[in-house]
Amino acid sequence: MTDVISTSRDADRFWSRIANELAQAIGQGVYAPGVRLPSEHSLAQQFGVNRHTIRRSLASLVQRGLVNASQGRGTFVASFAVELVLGKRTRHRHSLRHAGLRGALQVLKSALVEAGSDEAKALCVPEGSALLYLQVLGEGAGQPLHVSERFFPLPRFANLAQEVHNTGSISEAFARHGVADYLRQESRISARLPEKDVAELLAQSVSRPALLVTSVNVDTEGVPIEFSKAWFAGDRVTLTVNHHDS
Amino acid sequence: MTDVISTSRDADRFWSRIANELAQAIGQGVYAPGVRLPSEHSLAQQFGVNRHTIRRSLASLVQRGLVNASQGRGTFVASFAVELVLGKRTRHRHSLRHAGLRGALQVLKSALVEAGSDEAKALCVPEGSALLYLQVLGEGAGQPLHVSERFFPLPRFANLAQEVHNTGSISEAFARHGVADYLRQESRISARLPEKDVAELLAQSVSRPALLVTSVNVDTEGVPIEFSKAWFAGDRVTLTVNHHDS
DNA sequence: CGATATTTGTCCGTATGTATA
DNA sequence: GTATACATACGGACAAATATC
Repeated sequence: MTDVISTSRDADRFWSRIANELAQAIGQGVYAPGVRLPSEHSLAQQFGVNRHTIRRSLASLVQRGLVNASQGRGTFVASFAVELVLGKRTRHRHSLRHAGLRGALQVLKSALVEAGSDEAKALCVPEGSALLYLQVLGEGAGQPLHVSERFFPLPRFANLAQEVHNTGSISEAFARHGVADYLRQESRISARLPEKDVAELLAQSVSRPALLVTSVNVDTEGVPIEFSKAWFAGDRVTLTVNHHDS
Repeated sequence: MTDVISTSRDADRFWSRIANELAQAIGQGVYAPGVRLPSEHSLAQQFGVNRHTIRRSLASLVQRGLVNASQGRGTFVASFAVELVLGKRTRHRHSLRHAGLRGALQVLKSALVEAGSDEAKALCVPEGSALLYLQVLGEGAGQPLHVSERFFPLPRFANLAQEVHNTGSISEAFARHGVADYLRQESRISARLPEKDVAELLAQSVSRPALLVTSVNVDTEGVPIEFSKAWFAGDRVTLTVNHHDS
């Protein structure tokens, strides 16, 4: 007898079936964003399978970005999406305001470094030149949106770190250094999976894509004033490139 | 005695160590692109661990896009990276030529469709208007680089599909429809994990990031002539946005 | 074509380590 | 310190897809 094997053909594998069932439950809000899922042990009992089978299902959900697992704490449901504008005059604040959000920049690290080949080329300075290095976290809607490494030529922007810290804004800090206006020269965009450290700062899984944007800002004279490598949380951010510009 | 636990602190976990070792071997060409890795059983013996530990390592490599596993056949090493320019005047051919590559467009599907809300808004036509729909695959270096869905307003570009097919170029097809020049208005870029069908067309894993670029092209009069959603293979493509433009 | 071996995929069971509450 | 929960690793068994003879 060609018996009914499964009501729908989504039976597939146990772990896959369970993953889909959990994903659906999450989608329907049975498990809301931020909520802890039942423990692996408990899920294993619920579904009547081995704990490893549940682990396989959860691994799939982590990979799909639906949940984040944290050793010793539990497995939690994830979230969101924000649109940022990338143009000649990109300002973090303005982008966010445009998206109806408030946000600020936070200086995570500040240091004096020597220019490597990439930085030197971008900023048009000799290799080994002294640069100001900032690691900056950008937030919006209470969530990290991007984390960036920024390099500034040094005699000129010696006190920038403090200003960024005080004002929570790069453009404002520039303004206080006499740079009232500046332009973005070029942006290189790629989709990458973030390293663990970046992923943690972005509060996203290492298996979720991020946008890596490297860019150079120049002052109105065309002199490079900043080279940056910024990681954007792919799940929460869409970049919009304005070609005719504003 | 505080004995030496490991020569370097990269010991981490076995599976991670093994994964990195294999990744390095792949990077050094010990295992060249396309080559089959030793079987899990064999690797387990080589590294003196359980097969499941090797499987965990290989899962990591698959996830990182370094290898592809195929049931019954084996696990094979993967490949590449190309840079494409995104500007006011984006032309697939020119981008590739810039990257030192030759490539052509291939029309996968062609159909008449009604404008959905997105397409209608982008092309400034009423919803339900007749549009030409093309699914196009872009290749370079013998590999798929992007796959796109493109919508064209219809009375105007009735014969475009044939022209694209003949010339292997959108811009050339436009030219033959009397559009000698056109501009890109805006591009929205996000990092996404591709669906299975897109991933297959791009010949990449569903767990590897892709760049989704939606954009509108307008003719010199500012009339929208094309709305497109293009998926770029994240592992092989970097987009460069030229803000001052050429 | 069929039979068999190989190779990856799934699942169960157990034990131990490690981070957190 | 204790309990909980996730992480790693080992072991075995069988299924499914493929390759080979």
